Amino acid sequence: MYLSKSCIHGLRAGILLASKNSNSFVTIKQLSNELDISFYFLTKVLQQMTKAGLLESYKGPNGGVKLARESTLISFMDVVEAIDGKALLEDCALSLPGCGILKPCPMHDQWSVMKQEISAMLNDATLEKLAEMNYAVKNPGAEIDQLHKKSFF
Amino acid sequence: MYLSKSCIHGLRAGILLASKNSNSFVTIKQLSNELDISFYFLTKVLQQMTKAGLLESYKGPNGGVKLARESTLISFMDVVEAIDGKALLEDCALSLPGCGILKPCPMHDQWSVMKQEISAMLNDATLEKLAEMNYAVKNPGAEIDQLHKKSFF
DNA sequence: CTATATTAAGATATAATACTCTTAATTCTA
DNA sequence: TAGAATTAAGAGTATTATATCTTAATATAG
Repeated sequence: MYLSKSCIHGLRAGILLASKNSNSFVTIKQLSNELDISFYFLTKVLQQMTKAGLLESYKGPNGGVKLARESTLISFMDVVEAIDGKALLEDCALSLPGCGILKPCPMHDQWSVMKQEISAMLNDATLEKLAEMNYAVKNPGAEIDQLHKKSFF
Repeated sequence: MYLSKSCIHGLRAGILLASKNSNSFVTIKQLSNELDISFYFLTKVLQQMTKAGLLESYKGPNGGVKLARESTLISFMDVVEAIDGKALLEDCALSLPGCGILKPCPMHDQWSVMKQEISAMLNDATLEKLAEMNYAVKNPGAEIDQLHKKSFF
């Protein structure tokens, strides 16, 4: 499985918003500070999520972004689809276009099963649950593993 | 799951070599023609596989490349590791560095299980088996789906 | 109505990946 | 030994992904 950085950023922001559990707007500046992500880049990512209907945004003072619906109704999968597209779990196995039922690639069947399991997992993981798990969205890596510090989760 | 194009090219070449089931060298030119992959690019990819010990190469007339060991002893996973590195199945879940047993990310446990299943699948898929499945390594996509023609499998 | 806070959109810059070309090294054959 | 066949290695270009900056649009507050 491989998600783009944009996607990871979007997920982290989504989880953080869910954990705030507030109905008012949170500025992107605030989010980018807490997550230690470039404000500019995060802005772009959140714009995608807004266009996809996952977030609601508001300009001007007291503006910002917030979840467009309850955190129980937004899944990990929703975010992935909004940012990285549906190809990841629609395309065959190892993202081998041209593969299909007609002429399945060698791993088609096995992969189909796994794909379903993964989809189920990602659909089941709502932002609420993820926020509940209380994972330090804010930079656990720093404390644990100095080597792997590509930022994130 | 997401593999680089280099990796897909390498896999296709490996499967094709396995299907030829010959002990003599096959020129990269030949492989690139059959697979419809740029000769130059394929050369680079196969060089990586040679360095990783998956292929054996030989220069000069009657030279080329061949599998360095029996096709039963080279797995899909071997090729992926040689080209895309081990990160794919070593890193956590959704490639979130910083995640570990100490401070697992929200999907850590679930993903660990899936990761093992996927690893098992990829380890079990030897080039021999893949070649046996007789999948047209040579461009099935063209016949089936004109839209998806990014080359491949 | 003006100044300020904020997201949206577009333009630019940098980095990673994909792809191409050229030259060097090796080996065979005649 | 000369010439041809072939991979290896390095350099160059193209495309895509990541990241930054600037300007525009929208909203609030005073």
